[in-house]
Amino acid sequence: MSETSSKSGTTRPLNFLEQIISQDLEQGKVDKVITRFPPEPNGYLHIGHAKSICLNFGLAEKFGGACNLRFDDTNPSKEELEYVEAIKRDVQWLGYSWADEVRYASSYFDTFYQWALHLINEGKAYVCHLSADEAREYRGWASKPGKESPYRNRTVAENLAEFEKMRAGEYEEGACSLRARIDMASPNMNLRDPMLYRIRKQRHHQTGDKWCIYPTYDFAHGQEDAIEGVTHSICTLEFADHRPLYDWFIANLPVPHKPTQYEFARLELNYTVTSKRKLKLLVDEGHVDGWDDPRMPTISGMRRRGYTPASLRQFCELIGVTKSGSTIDVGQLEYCVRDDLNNNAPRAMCVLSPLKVTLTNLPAGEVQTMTQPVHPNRPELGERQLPLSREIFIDSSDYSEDTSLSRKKFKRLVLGDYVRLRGAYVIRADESVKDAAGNIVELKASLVEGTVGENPQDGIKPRGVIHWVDASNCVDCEVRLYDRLFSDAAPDAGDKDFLQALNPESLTIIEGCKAETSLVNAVPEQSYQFEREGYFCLDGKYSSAARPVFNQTIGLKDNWASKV
RNA sequence: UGGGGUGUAGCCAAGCGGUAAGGCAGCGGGUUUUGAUCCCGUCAUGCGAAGGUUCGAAUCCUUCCACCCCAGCCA
Repeated sequence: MSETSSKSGTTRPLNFLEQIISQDLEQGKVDKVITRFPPEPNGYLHIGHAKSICLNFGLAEKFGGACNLRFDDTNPSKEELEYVEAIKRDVQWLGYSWADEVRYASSYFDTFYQWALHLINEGKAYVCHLSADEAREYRGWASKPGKESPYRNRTVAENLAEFEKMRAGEYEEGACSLRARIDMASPNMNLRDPMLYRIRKQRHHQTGDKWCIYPTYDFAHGQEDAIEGVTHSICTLEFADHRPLYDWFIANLPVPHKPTQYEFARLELNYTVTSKRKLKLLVDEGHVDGWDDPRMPTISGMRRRGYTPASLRQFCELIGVTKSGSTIDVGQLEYCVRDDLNNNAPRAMCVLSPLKVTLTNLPAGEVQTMTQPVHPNRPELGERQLPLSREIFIDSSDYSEDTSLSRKKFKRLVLGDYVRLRGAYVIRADESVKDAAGNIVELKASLVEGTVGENPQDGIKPRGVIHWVDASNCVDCEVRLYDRLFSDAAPDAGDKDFLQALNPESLTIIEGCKAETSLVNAVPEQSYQFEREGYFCLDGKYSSAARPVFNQTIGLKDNWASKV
């Protein structure tokens, strides 16, 4: 296998992990690929995690293996049950199923404890009473070797006794820790007697008060992989320095299986931050409306915004998997949603800034019914009915008093000229009605007979096509437009304060919008294309039957605005 | 500075000694009852730089440069 095919029928070359795996399979190094997605439940998942999810679950899927969902819950002071529930929901929503039950690092705590005893008995771990500050000093500097802890050469019996006191809660947090006895002079800082266990007198969301000592990431992760039979343990680049330590534990512990760690470059997106810490700050300080604010790059935020699982998966497929640190242009993500939504979203019309138009040659009380396909390129999706009567709404930006505007520059309505109402008649603007302040409050127009589904006779050429809704048969709604959350392409580069880069105009709420009646059936996560406006879906949080609220997922691509 | 990692177009990314895939963005044009979609065309004498090996180098060797990561009792 040297390339792989996707749903669209195109093929792409295998990425470096796929190459490794297919080689391992061919050479019989592994029989079945086991991967895992190992989030810490200390926040909501974001687009960066989506890349990891697609990678790990995708690899298992592609090679006929399995992928575990495993919570790396080794630090009770940052983790919460709310997060584990949200994470499960997000993974499922993306369309992946984990093998068997959800796993928890915490369910292996007994084994880790036994393994800690094993290392102590082998003379490879010791209880160290250096304070955090002292430990830092002893650790040395990059180019300066560390010093050995004065507790490093305690006897096995003494270490066993001290570790038991740690476990029994006889020491306060920070009083001591269990450390591996490796090499204080190693050029790799991770090998300078790394910590294995620390004291945390806190309740754990899974194990309750059973433990007051908790293993560190390093002393847990590889062993979790070993217990679960993970063959390819895939993590991000910053863990590459930990690999020698990962391997050291696997080599020095009686593990049932030997996993291998591989690293890939995490996803970075311009104009956004992907750091759970920073996203949590946005939530905690109220800069956004929760983890699922539609402007957030969280999976739940994007879901509420109208992104689809397919679009996120396509995005992850498109960006590739490598070891070179890269920042992807958000435009790439936007392309993926547009592509999916363009192909699949039913069309509808919604007028965001209503201007009343009276069709003077249509008798009051007469209601005609226009028929439009649900999707212009997919007749199998059926049709929808659009009532049309004497009074309709068009968008105020689709009419201009400036009659000197050329047909090429302004393909909309001007006095005396023609435009087509999408899916209905060609009309001509005859007269505008203004209030005392000079604002246009109404337009009088006339429709051209015989132009439904037909081009006008007598050489009339409409300037363009505009959307509309019937004034007496429509739904009042609110529309929320979004712009990027940050106006700086690299909001958190260097030592920048990312909060300073927050875009004050990232949310625009438009009330008094008029939508076609088919939209009363809208439900959250069902996307529509509001023709000529963009893609929208019902907001699950603020909508009510009396007042639907639609979130703009993304606008239509607009090649025109930049050229005029 | 010690260690680890990475440099191919504006952004991603193939390439694995035989003469620079593909996608996004951009640009030009065509179709169109959505200024959308769709379609066609265009877009690196160049692969971080300089030397070297070779008939032939993005691929091999040497030196140099730039950027990222590590010095939490976070993961």
